[in-house]
Amino acid sequence: MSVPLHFAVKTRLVGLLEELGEGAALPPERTLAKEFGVSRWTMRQAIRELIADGRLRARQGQGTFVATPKLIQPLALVSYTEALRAQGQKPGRELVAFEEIEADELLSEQLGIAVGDPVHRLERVLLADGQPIGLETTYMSVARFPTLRDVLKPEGSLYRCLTDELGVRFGEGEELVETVIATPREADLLKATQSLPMLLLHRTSRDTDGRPIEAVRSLYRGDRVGFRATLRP
Amino acid sequence: MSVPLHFAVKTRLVGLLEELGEGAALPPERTLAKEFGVSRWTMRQAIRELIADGRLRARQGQGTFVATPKLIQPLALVSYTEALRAQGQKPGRELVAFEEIEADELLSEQLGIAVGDPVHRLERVLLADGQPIGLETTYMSVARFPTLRDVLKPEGSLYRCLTDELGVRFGEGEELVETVIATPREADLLKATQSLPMLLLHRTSRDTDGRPIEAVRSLYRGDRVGFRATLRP
DNA sequence: AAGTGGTCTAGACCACTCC
DNA sequence: GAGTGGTCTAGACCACTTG
Repeated sequence: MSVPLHFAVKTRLVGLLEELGEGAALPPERTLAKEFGVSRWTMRQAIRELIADGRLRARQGQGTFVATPKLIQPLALVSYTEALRAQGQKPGRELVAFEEIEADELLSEQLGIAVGDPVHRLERVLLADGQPIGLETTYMSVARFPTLRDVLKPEGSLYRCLTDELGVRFGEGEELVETVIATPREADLLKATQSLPMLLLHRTSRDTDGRPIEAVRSLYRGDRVGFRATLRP
Repeated sequence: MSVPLHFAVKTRLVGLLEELGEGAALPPERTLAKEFGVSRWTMRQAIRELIADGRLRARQGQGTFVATPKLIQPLALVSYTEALRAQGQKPGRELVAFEEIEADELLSEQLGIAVGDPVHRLERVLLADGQPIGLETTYMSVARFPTLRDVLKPEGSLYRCLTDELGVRFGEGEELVETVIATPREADLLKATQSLPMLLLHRTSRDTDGRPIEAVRSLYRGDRVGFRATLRP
């Protein structure tokens, strides 16, 4: 065999997906495996890849369904709320944690403070039309933003809060993008299948005076989200 | 069991990796599985995730090794050659195909030409220190760049050729980023493990007059490469 | 020839959802 | 309870690299 069997199965499945519409249910894995004459493992490998590609969605106890196309988010210093509305999606957030921690070496460098200084740690699940698409963890200096806990509504826009209430003016920022496999905790919070590739973004942003504002770690579901950047020469 | 067994194994393996240095060989899968008291499948699942995370590299017939950190490439309209040199890596390219095709609907729209018009299709493997890290497919209008085949050296920089020899001045561009699973053909060209997550970039760029220059599909090894973007408000 | 990772099978049990 | 996807086992054979 020249190509792996599970890839041939994947190719045949793509044809099946396109016949069925978006949202349609696939036959059960065991049935498909029998029909295709392969083991359940091989069938699952093919399905697993189609899930990672964003073509299928699996729900335990329910079945496997043809997925809707990925959302495209802007890679820019803009509000998540506005970006989602621009795509006709209803934005939402779920608070996971809002606590105070001590800066480690990396955070102290990113935020321009000393090791051990107090840091806000805000962890929220990002929702699009009620579906989790990302897990965002924001770190900000408590010394610089002492009133953050009082003025930020946990489900509200952090960017709007910073610009409107705290008078912050965003300057330049830097974003790193890579793929990783989510931990079980992260996959659970995102209601995503385990061991599937995610997009990990690391952002640091500064105000117009060059002072650090925030360090953000955002984990987005690789099967549901892509990003768009505008390039300048 | 609260977390999957393969995740507990993964966590223990991370500790082992850190004891061994970069480039060190791991014990064989079968040995590790026996030592950890798990099946080979479970061990492979853990190893597979560490490979996707860029922590391990597997070479068939040789063994599994602790990987070097990911390369960070700029997400900008800059030469691949210069970007790699800036990181102390030796850039290289391997020609896979350089042919003329007819524009389909998508290409005609991206390149501002009619469906069926001739299009250059240039497919090259991008190398860093001799290792494949990406597969780049560039589409350009033959009518606009009729001499491209004559002036471009297959292993040379396309950007340098365009700017220096053909007088092209790059204006704005747009880049889309997402994760996908490579096809077996793509994985082979990248000498990568099958079924591992990749970073897929789609770029369209225009000159300073707003005329389309190129449409590019770049598939980068998700285990070896990350990207950095500069954000402006 | 031996040893490595890569693919595949058959089958078991668990976790979850719906009836 | 029945049916679904999720995890895990034991074992087989293939493909590749090295001695």
